[in-house]
Amino acid sequence: MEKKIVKNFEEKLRNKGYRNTEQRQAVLSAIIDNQGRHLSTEEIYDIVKANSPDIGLATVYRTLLLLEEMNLIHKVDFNDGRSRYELNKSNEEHLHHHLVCTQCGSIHEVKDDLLEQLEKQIHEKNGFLVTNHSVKFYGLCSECQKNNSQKTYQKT
Amino acid sequence: MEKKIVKNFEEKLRNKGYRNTEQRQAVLSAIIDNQGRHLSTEEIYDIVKANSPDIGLATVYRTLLLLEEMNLIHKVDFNDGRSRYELNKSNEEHLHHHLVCTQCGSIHEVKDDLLEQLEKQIHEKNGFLVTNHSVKFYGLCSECQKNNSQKTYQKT
DNA sequence: ATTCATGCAAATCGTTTGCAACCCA
DNA sequence: TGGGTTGCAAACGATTTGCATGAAT
Repeated sequence: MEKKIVKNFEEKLRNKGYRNTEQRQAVLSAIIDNQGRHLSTEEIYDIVKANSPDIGLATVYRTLLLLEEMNLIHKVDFNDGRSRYELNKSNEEHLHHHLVCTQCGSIHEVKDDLLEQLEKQIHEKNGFLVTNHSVKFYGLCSECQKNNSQKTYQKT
Repeated sequence: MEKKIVKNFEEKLRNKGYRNTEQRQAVLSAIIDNQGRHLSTEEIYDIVKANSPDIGLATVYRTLLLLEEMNLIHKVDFNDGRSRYELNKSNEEHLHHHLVCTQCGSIHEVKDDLLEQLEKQIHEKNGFLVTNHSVKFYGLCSECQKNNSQKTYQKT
């Protein structure tokens, strides 16, 4: 499936008259190889630099913009002051939300499709045509809940 | 109802040994007086400066952090590169989502409570305790949809 | 009087941009 | 060859911070 993404990328580059460079391939590969990790730009930069030490941070920024424009990735924001990116899945399975632990910062994903009907409602009632959504739940992961109850014991 | 918020604020300040200053009152008032406008820090600064020209931008930033810590406001992010803030409503009615138009940037609000059951499911299945959520729908507002179909005609 | 809060300016951090060198098509 | 692409460094914009002054308790 990763090869499909790469092919798609190369094709879209050609269509727009853009060039298929090593750096662009490397950035896309880094994201594909780390699915589910929600890498920040700097993290992607570090990964790519391991194999291509000469790449510049600006190139990574520019490539991410390009990949976003081509709908291959999208930005996710976890309020930590930096942009993170996620590979776009094929339409059928793109419905997942993020659980952000406000204590340890861990991110978990949940699959769900309750949102579809909600989006229909929104179109009917508000005339607003939904093309994308961002859903995040903040709270405590099970790990932190455990730790917290332990701490209560230790305090005595 | 605004007075309730202000009382609440003053009480929380005292509880924590913080001080009730003119600047803090002014920032909170600006937010209360502009509910639904999703003001950015700079916009709040400009509003407050109209009556208190000597206030510093840093004070506004610090006060917003304080108000957030006290759970009186929360941050909303519309991907425009700046933080915006919204007053926290009482628990019963805090469920509304944002419709962000990707063309004109307008923000509409939708009331909804479909999320409650979803949050229960999440707790049961994932052991994650949801305390807050952020839900945004991106797409085209009715206005822009209209304009777009007009443009199609004009192109001929 | 003490200690917290303020305003200002400088510092910081993520991101963008100008430009000369570079390299894919 | 020529125009998109790169790396570097400088520029940028939002936010934070250090510090001396000022004000609330």
